[in-house]
Amino acid sequence: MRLLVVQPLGYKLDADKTFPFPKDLTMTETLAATYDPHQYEEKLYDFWMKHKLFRAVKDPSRKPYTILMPPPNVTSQLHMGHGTGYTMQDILVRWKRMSGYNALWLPGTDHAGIATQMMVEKSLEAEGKTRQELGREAFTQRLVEWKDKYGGLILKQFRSMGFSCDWDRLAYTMDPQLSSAVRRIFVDLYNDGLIYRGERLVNWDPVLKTAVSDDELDNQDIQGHLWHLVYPIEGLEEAITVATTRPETMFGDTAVAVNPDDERYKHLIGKQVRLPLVDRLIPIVADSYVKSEFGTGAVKITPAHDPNDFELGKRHDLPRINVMTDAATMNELVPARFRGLARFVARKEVVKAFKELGLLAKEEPYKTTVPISERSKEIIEPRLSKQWYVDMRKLAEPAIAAAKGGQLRFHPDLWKKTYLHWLENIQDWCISRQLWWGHRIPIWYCGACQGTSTGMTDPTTCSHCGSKDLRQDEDVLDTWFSSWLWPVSPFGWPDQRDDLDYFYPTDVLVTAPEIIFLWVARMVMVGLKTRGEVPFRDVFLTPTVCDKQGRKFSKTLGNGIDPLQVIAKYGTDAVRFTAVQLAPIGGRTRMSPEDFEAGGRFINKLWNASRFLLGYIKPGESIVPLDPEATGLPGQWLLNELAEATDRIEKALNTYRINDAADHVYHLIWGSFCDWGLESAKTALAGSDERTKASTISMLVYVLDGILRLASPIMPFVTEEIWQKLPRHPDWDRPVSLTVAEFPKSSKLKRFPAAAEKWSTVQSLVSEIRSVRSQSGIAPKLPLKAFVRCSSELANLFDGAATDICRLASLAELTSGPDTKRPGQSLAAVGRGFEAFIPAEGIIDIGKEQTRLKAEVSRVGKILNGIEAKLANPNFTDRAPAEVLEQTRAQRDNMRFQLESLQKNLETLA
RNA sequence: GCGAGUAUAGCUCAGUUGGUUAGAGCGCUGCCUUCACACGGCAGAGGUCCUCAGUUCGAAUCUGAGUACUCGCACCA
Repeated sequence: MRLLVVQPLGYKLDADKTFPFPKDLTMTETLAATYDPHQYEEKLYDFWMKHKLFRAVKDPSRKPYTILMPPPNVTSQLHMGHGTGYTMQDILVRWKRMSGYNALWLPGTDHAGIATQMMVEKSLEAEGKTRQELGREAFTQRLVEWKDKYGGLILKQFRSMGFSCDWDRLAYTMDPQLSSAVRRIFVDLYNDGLIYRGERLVNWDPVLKTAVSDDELDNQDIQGHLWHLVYPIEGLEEAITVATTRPETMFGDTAVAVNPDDERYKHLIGKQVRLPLVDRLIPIVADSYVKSEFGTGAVKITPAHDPNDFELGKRHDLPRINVMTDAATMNELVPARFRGLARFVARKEVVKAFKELGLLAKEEPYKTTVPISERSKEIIEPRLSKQWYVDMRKLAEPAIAAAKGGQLRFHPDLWKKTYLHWLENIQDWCISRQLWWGHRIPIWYCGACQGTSTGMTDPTTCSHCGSKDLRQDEDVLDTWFSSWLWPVSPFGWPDQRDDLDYFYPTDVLVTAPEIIFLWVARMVMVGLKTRGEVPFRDVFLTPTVCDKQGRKFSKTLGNGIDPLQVIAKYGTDAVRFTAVQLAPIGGRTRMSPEDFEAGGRFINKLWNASRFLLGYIKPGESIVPLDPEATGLPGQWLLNELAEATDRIEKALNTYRINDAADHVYHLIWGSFCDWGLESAKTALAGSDERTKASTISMLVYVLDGILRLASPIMPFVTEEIWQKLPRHPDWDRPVSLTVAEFPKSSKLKRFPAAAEKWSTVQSLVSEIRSVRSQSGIAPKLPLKAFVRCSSELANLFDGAATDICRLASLAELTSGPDTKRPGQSLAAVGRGFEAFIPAEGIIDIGKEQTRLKAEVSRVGKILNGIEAKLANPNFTDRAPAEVLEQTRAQRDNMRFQLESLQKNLETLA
């Protein structure tokens, strides 16, 4: 038999002989009883890499499919949160690659300014050194060494996750090419007048001694106090009491404010207060910002230490007095007694001092919220300083329009609101950081005219006055100022356009919702600014992965799951499969390490099913062309299952419902292929009819091939290992690897609805018989006879499948027909359109069987009553659609049939 | 304070535009180990679909109110 067959899947499948495995992929000839993932995974990954299967180069004849990998921090380590999100991306990329796209998953890492610098500073601290002692150059050198040593560990972890990114394109935000992109966008925005330097209050991290943005803060509720401080009024025997949570800032007070309509204080407006401890006169001003009902209705105003006071101070032209150092200790502007104290120590001392002076009116507990620096976990101190800002309004406008106009879509859609809300209320972006790790701000200050210069090359003379007295800004740019270029910079922007023109815009961005502001929105802005087009059409937000208590994975809690640990235990495919199967479409999911065991068992199941099937094909042996007719009802049913599962999986992937896709793969393999497909096939495989046997093997190989293709994006290793062993033809244009083989298309698959329907009736007969046997406590293998009463049509079906039914239900003999009589003392199994009787005289407990039947009668009776009541209701029969009505009637008939049969059976037992 | 989300079996989650007897996996119970896999097979038990009210012939699904949890944003003298 040497037929060449074109399969309905659209790809070719056959074997005259076993195809020799690729020479560089040493395959074991037989499959071991238990799948040991570690034996194969590394070898398979090397094999893929060697054949450059993940490489994507510009090819105008093919459609690109591009996903940008969210660049992890170069020094970070993988946890299952990443694991899930990145696996989803890999599944999409692998699926599109198999579907004929030029698929690119672009990998890269981020230098993560603050995070990395903090780590290196900590390691210096352990040596008793500071970065200032070391100096900028030596410190930066340490950072580079640190990055070389610890950086990239996460990329190795990506490899063990099986991620199919194009490693030749690995990008790093500090690469010269990407750095020049940073310079370019800075210069362009500067020339557009969108970058400016301003003095205002910033979120100051006193540990890292840098400004941080609003988006890098966490809020923490703490139990604090509200202190009522008495400020004497100059020239009057009166005083005014202010309430504050931060007494230590009183040294910087430059006014007291009250509401203009507050009758209590109206007469004091314009008077002056003598500030205790510092003996300075400050005015009492009126401002509607002050709420009369809060505290005492009078507020101390400290423009240099509070954002609201800063704004109020601007309105009243108040001086700003900064009373703290960059480490948040009290500076030289405060009285000697307090100088050098840490702010919270100073707070206690100030309260003490007021008490001593008899000027503390009240101290009450008060719940308040303090901003915490995400990185150092230190409480932020608002600090007056000069920083560089990007004017975001103009950049935000097109980004808003893109989401509203549908060029940019969110999955799930609810995140669009979050995105729009932020953009519509956007604040200017503080982009300077007082760090040494990052892209240094390309600004030069002129010593002569104080002007600022910038440019793509370092200026040697001032662009305003021509002076050579130039000094570069000491600060670096916010990390996100390089990450927001991710859609363009790794493709060569601004110097090269080839790849950019081909791959831009990308297809989908898959990332965590918490960086919608920090990253996603900004990429959209930069994409629109540089290319006039959104950088990606779809944004898919991954679920937040939590532990079983519902707490987010975090380093400090140590509750994260390390993917490498679960991989070591269950294998990569198991981890990938479980991770995406457990991940819901929106929101959050709870995971524990034990959850991955189920994945491991699933992988093993697939392995063993394949091992069983391949045991019927000797190496070098041929298989016959697929002939659905010859495989009978079970074969056509299975082929139909494959087609329907393919359809479901296709739909799930198209709508980013990756968890559903995983679920459908699971049920196809376990439920359809193993539990019914292989079990039914055993009849043919054990039979003596060589033709049927050969057809069955061919059908099973065909289905398994389809299964492996469908499952490959989710579990690439085990599927590849098995697929390489399937019989194929050496002369065919056949890809070297499953990862580049064609993904099944449901539109190309043949369906067998009539055969499938028939076979599922057989299945329900088998299930019913098993069920009554089991419930009656009859030994599972006791070969009993069965008599089935049904229409002659069904009898034909059952007769034809008698061998299968007997095998699957452990029967010795099956008789069926419309005139079948019920033997006395028999078990009854009732299904849709049939009654099966199993004579069981002497082996059943009559009483037990009666109880069982009574319970069944009662259960079915209740259902029937419900249906009949429904059908008796004219409102229902008049208004329900014909289809529903028909369905309900059919259901009633079926229930009536079952009830009658059960009752009769009960009678004969008695 | 504003906004959003979630609430279905012991646990983790499905449940498509309202319409069969509300499902799956894990866990649990019973039976079954020559014949791919005990990481297995077969059969079961288990649900006031958060509460109340409403719309409808019909509600897990739609509406309103409430409760609980989660997440944003703002305020915080």
